[in-house]
Amino acid sequence: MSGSLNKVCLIGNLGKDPEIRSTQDGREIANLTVATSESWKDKNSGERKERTEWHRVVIFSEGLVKVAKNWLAKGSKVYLEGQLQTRKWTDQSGVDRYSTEVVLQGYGAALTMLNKVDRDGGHEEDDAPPAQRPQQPPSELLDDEIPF
Amino acid sequence: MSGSLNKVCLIGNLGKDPEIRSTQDGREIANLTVATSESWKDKNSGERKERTEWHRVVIFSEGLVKVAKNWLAKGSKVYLEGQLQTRKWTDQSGVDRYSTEVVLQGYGAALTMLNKVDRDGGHEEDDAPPAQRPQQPPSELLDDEIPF
Amino acid sequence: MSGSLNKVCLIGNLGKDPEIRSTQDGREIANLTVATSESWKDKNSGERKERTEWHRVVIFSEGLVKVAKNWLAKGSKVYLEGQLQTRKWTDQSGVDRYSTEVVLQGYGAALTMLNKVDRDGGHEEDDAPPAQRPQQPPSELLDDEIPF
Amino acid sequence: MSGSLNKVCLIGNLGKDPEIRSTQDGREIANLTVATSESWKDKNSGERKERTEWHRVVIFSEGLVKVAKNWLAKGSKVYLEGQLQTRKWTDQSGVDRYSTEVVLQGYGAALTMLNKVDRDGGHEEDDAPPAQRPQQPPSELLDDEIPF
DNA sequence: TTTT
DNA sequence: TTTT
Repeated sequence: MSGSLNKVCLIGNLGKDPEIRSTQDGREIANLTVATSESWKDKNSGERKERTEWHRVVIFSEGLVKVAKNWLAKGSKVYLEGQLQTRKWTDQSGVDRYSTEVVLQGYGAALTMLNKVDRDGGHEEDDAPPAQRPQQPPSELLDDEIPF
Repeated sequence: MSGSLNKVCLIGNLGKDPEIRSTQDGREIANLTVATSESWKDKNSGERKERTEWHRVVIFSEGLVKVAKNWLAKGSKVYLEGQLQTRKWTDQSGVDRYSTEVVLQGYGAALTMLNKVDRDGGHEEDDAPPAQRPQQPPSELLDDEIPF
Repeated sequence: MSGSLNKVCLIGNLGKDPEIRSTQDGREIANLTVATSESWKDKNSGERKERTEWHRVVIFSEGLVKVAKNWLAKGSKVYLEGQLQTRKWTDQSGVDRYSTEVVLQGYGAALTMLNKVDRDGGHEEDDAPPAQRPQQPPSELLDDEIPF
Repeated sequence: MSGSLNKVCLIGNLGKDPEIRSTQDGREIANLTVATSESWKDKNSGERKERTEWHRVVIFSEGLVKVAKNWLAKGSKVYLEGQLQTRKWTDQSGVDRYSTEVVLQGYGAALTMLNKVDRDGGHEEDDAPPAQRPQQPPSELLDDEIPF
């Protein structure tokens, strides 16, 4: 019992397809890039403004990795619940860097699809393999506008 | 209406006294450093493990800055609710860096004190200046473990 | 400062159109009937089970009443955030009864539309009057399967 | 996957000791009575007002029943997370009645103690039997204000 | 990069 | 009564 709470709840859209990777010990994890946006009227100018926030999401829970893999794609709207974790790493010039992520793992983690995105095929079975995704263009991987 | 949600809920303890700063346009903001911790039994070794996570919190809401200023101190346990924002900045060597913070601003922001920390005096009036704080005693929350 | 938290978060679908009523002092309130459902596989029989829970929602916040009135209809999927309140009333035979509702009022209340439901017309302006709704059939009002 | 969310988060104090009962099939469940309160200044009179809300909480999760049994008592402050359920029952005069409860069961359920209440002994072992509880002292949480 |  |  720790007397503390660390919870993040997001409703947003995936900016790209989930990225599935394997750890050294053979478990799969999924990385999501989720956009939340809010809009408001500027008090002075009266014009409509919008701000989009991008979130890194890392899924360790086996069942939720399966959901991400089989059901989510670029544009999917999701509800997710996880916890904030800041990870330390060292960049190529030896400087300490920190990256903050929303981690879905263990109790309290949740991932729910809120819409259906057009995907070739669709999946009736939970364990069905995902439809073949087109090879991602390199621009997706090299895009340096993404803030992480 | 944006159809999105960006919410962080934390229950944790302040690692140090709130830091109050003023913006150029004269408004006050408060920075909190909040620790959440979780503990679990390692499946293999059976030993008790603990992990502490540190969160940067920035308060813009005028009323909540006042709460932080007048009622919170190192060691205070709080419940807070805000949103995730990642801010870009440039370090002294000109490299882009990102910092993720929990921002308390506008609707949906909340800050509640969950315990009373010994402070000389206490405050009956919301707007009373904080009592002079005693030098902080050594604490289980060690300043040099805070990663920022 | 109360040191307490009373928060309900729902994502669900409206079971009927919002009901708009006026209080004696001329303010409008909206009542929503929201269904959440969960499904699971029964451990013994292996069959898929589903349970639907119905929630009474009462909206007092002026802006959110407007959202309900102008944008929501039977079938709408919403995210909402409010607080639990149990109201006491006396039934026709003089017995005390209690009704628990999710109340959207003041800080921390939220209501977001997560999908678009087909409605005749649609509304470009926040303040535009809602499309003319067909008169509700009496069966809607008399339905005694609704648990409240 | 249902696309819905049913979540209640409370921080409040127990109005009485947890009540532990056994189901027919031998599992233990715990009932909590939790008070949340909020206070505000009346806009017209300027006087401070307070409203206390009482919540019925039912715990089915085995581990959380153990937490309630061994660590909680009247006056304990807790954080808990569960879901809303309305249960139908028939009163002694044969009238259908409904009772809405916060249910802690399965994924997403949480119960955390936020303070220590004086208890003779305390418990170092999770599974230790609770110390004999002293007769409860008169308290600011008056039993006869609890509406159930 | 998403979405409205 | 909703929805998947």
